[in-house]
Amino acid sequence: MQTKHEHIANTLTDEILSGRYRPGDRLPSERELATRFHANRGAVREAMSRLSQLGVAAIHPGGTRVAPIDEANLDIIGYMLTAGELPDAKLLDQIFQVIDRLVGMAAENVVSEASGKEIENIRTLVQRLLEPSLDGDEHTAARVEMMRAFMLTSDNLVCQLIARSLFEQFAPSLSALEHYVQLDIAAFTVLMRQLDRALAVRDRDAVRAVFDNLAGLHRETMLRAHAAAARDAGNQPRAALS
Amino acid sequence: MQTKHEHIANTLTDEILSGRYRPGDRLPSERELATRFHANRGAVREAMSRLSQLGVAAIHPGGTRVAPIDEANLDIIGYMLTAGELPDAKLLDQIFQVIDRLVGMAAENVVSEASGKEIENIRTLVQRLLEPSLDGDEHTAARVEMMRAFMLTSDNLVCQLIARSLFEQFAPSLSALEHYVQLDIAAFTVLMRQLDRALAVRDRDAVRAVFDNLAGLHRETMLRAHAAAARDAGNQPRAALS
DNA sequence: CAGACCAATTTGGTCAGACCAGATTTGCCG
DNA sequence: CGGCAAATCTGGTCTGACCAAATTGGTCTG
Repeated sequence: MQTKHEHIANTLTDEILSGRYRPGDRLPSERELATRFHANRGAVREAMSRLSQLGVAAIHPGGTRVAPIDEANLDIIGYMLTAGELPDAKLLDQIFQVIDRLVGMAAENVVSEASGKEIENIRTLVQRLLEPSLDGDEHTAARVEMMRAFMLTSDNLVCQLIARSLFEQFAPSLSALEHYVQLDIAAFTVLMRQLDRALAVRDRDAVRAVFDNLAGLHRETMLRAHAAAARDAGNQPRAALS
Repeated sequence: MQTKHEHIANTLTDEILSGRYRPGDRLPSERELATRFHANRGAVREAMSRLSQLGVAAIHPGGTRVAPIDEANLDIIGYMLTAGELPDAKLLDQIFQVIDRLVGMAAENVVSEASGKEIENIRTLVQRLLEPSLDGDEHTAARVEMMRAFMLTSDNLVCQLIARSLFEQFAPSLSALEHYVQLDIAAFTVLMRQLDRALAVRDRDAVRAVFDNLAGLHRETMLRAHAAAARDAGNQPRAALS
């Protein structure tokens, strides 16, 4: 059970994201919301404070208004992902694009700056992905762990913050999607072999090439997911992002 | 003048970031904080709510604790940047690294997917950067506008959210830094010329090369800034990010 | 009739004091 | 010393109130 102000904040966020309140609209006053949610105004205020920090609402004395989506905080991604029963393949594709870039950057930094021991640790994780005994969920978890290791080793705080936030928000959707469309494990394995070799000799260009290809692999997977969702009668793909 | 709960939240955030409260420590109770800030507990609770969403504090019934920095929200970057009188060059370098990657990604997407009209609009911005009549601040503003245009045209919401957040937080520090160390305008101009040409013929690889070089240029600038700050007796570079 | 101006109302920001459920601490007892 | 129950503390919620700023509506003026 979530606390009352969390519930209010989540409900309002979902309503804003679903278009019930549109950007520029005035939100009901705190007193009205308190009545509607059978809550105290203090609880409503805490919820509004959350909306404000999420960036979906702008609070001014005299009235609160809904903010445009593209001025929101990174954290709305989680809400957008969980809005439908099946995550939006287009959004997931965009997340992968960003993550792949950032992990690629982290990996390049690791190759040129990390200690031998750190490289060894990461290679252990990469080699684990080559084991054929891993089942689907284990493989997904190992992939995430490998990417996370690059981020943490890279010594770029900004990169870490973004990646952690995105991972946290899309991890649930990811495993949900994995039962729907699978990554091409064969192609992935080839890339991991290349990655392991590139790490061993600290070949920065090779690392970059691997992550470029990985990004391509993810895009292709997401494209298939999008097509599969579109084909599925009951699960229509969610509306486009704009 | 900021509101009371904003002031409390900012003060506590600064104290946590400055190490007065360390990760894992218990924060004073809401009642104690209310006394300390001569505020009502409601105001303190709104401030605590902000800390929680910022990710610098974890609120549990029974007590609130300080969270590790790397579990925070992207928004702490702004606080870290304004903590000293001169922004931390190392952090600024990391921000540039991330932004350059993301803008590069956006630019590649633009080249392969945007309409002719959109490309034209961006080229106008790029060409503006070639005018020698721009003074320092105008040039900085034009650079930011150019990068922003790529992000907005790229149709990747995640990328937009991150970039907007980072731009917003580091823009003030950027202009402060510009009076301290200048970007190599000559080298930058060469890159913009290449970018303009690459956009004209939609050469994705060339665009990528330009942003790779731009990243290198930024790194070099930040390295100089770091060195300059270190040389400066009175303005010691802030502590490393651990 | 259009536009400037003022008053009533509404809205967010803050405050005081209170109660509850769960976590923490305390202290007693075996 | 270890274990268990009571006292205390903490966060979550509520009622009801006041202030300043913003919004709103109507009036007055040109």
